Amino acid sequence: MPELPEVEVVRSGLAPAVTGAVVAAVEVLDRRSLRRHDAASGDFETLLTGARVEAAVRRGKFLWLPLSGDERRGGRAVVGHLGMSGQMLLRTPDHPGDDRHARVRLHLEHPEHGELRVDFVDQRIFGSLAVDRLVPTTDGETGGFSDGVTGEWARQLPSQVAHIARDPLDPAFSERAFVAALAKRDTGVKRVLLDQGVVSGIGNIYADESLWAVRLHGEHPASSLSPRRVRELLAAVRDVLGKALAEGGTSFDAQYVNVNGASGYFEHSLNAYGRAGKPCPRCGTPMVREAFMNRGSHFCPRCQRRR
DNA sequence: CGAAAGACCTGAGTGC
DNA sequence: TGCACTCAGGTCTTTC
Repeated sequence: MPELPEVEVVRSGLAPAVTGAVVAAVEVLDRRSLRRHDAASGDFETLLTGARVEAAVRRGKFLWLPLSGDERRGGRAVVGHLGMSGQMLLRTPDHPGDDRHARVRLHLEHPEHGELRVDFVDQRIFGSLAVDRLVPTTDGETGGFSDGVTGEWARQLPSQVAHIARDPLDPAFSERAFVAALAKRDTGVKRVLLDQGVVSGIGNIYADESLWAVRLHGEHPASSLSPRRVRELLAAVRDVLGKALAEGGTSFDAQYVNVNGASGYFEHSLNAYGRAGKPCPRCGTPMVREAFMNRGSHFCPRCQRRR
């Protein structure tokens, strides 16, 4: 459920608190949350303890904190993915540690803000944290979004994020490459929107919202769309993501929250997702939910014809 | 190589 | 009350 807007809310909340802080201690409460950490590169806690956080960067739904310190830590980052239910909660050191789903706790020491804690809380453990090495971007542009912070890590990204495409809000995102990618895909357009190797940051909610906005059925063959239609779709994606970000993201329950534990408001602005049986905001026809890739697709059977 | 299916997880909700 | 089942879903791995 955390898609680009929700992850960006977390990144922007984390950035001012953690940038410049030193990791004083690391507590791993559930090692399953380190699934994506390559133990061959070193122990997670050892690599992280003593390192200094240089920034908070995001590409699509991936979030990372470039590290500095001695030789072992420079050129690395702690990279996080929220999965379905992950949260990064900023807390004071004396906050009770009784969170049932707290998996990892980072104890930080900030030169100005003093001691603070980042709790990685994740009910379903689809999310993860890892210390990974940074690699240069292939196009020489910045690795991801980070409030315009510059430095040696600006044109780098974690090795495990290297195969993830840029997101539609990234200035270096290539519209031309996106049009070309859709043209050669032999599958439905929704599947391509969800393919993080083609365009990142979009999940089930914003895919359904974007397709509704341009009256496209998700099973419409991607390769049959004209370049003009693809650009319309991309504009809709950007519009939906931007509006959701402005409203602090979408949340249906307490699963998705910002670094202070608060929920966003975009749920009230949804036109398609989760609205099965309710009237289409455009034409009044009852919306439909269909099974799709072990989840649901929500659309208007009148506005969004299958081909 | 690309497309699709399966695995990974927990907890809320539903039907019997 | 309790048990079996379904649903939620992002990404990595496996299969074809």
